Amino acid sequence: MNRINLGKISFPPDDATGQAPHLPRDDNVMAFTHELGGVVTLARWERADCCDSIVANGGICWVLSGIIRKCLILESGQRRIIDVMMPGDFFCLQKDDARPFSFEVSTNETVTARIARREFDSLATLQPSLYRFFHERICQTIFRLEDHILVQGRTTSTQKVGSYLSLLCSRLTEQPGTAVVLPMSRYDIADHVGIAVETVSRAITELRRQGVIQLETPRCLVVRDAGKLADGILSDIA
Amino acid sequence: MNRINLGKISFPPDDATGQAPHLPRDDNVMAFTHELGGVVTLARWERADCCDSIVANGGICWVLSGIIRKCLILESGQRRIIDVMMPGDFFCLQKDDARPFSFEVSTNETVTARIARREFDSLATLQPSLYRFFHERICQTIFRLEDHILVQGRTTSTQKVGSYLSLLCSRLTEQPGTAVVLPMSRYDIADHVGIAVETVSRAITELRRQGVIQLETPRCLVVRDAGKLADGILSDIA
DNA sequence: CGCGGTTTTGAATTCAATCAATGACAGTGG
DNA sequence: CCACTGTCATTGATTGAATTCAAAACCGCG
Repeated sequence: MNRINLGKISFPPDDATGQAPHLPRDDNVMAFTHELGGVVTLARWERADCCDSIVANGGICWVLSGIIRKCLILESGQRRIIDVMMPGDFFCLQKDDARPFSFEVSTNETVTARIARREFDSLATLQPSLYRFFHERICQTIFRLEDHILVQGRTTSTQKVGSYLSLLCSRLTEQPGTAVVLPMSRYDIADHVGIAVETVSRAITELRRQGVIQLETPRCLVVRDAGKLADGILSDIA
Repeated sequence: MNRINLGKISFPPDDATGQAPHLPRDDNVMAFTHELGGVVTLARWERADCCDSIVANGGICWVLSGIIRKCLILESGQRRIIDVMMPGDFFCLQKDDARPFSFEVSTNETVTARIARREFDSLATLQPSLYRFFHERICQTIFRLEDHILVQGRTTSTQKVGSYLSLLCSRLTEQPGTAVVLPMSRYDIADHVGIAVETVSRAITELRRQGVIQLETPRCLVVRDAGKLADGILSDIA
């Protein structure tokens, strides 16, 4: 992880790469990052990188581009994915955290930002709008986790996968009905939702059979019936 | 919901009531509440109250005593419990929230505090330590939700119930090995963990049979083997 | 005492995990 | 260029587990 001054990072163009999914750019977070200035530590990662090092000293982290997942490896050896962070998403770190979390990079051209708690506090004391923005983003993190608790609480596996894909797609694109490139494998979905890989695959097949979704390739899906996909979890996402 | 000035609320003595479980008192949160002064709206509730009204205008809420659960009633009619809040726990509210959450009071003598976002910001701008404390508590909320995602992600129902009880007990008492009065029914546990009531009951019976826990009454349990109960979810809770 | 709600247990069914195998695909090295 | 290898995705058959349906035991309370 190398420290880079702000402005020295060149972000990949939105429409390029094909491989990396199209993610909505969050201008507010960019502004926030610039506001904090040179005290922010940026880091660039590639797919499958393990970016545990950002946790080393605690602090406040957020994603500027790409996708990162927060994982826990259980004693049994199986991996659980706790959260998937996309541009604009914050994740708070505590060096005295009870759990040995690990962080995996899911897409190329991933850029994270980090600031020590002490540094942030001294800046934000002078400029309380930083606190307010941070609060807002932290609440988004809470909503994300609450959503996921609802997903995992569904009864059937098809409902779990459906509502999961529904939330994922609504985060990946602003225009419903567009093709979405899934930034994760079936294994990742399984480890996030808490079911077996084969069950994920069967659920996706079932949803496709029902015409709820449509698959261009295994990784590229189009939501045909957002209501049925969400199935009562969401109330307003079109 | 009636507005009460700070200091006018008399909290139940720690050792009384028998019915209400013994909850660790959080002095920091009390100090925080006093610091904010008269702008805080307190409310006292009884068991089975529906305190949706606190959500009416958004803002920041926290629990001073008792237990409150955050629920969502699905279209199918089934209730999902998203979170269980105890003294010192915060829950952020947004009036433009997409979901029709509801809040249920779980114990008598429950007291909540609420402050409008605008009011809090103007106070905290003058006194940034309020922001810092609030951040710390919000992070606790995130940890709580992450913990629960791990609980729901366990494979077998016995693991789910075991790790859930483990977390619950560690929040309800500071001394491990003590008898704990569960502040919720089997139905509540089922709706929180996402399994059927009968399965919860069977899991508890199984844990008792293994000697991992011991039941004085159906609602009062003693953890005999905390390690086996947590089963790899926790790393440090004794 | 009877009543409503809670907890527990039992039996049958349904569903997901597991085991096993195949196909699709990208990358590698001959 | 093609076989080889590893990963990912899908499907089938079987086993195991949880839900469902049903009922009994228990408890606090009027």
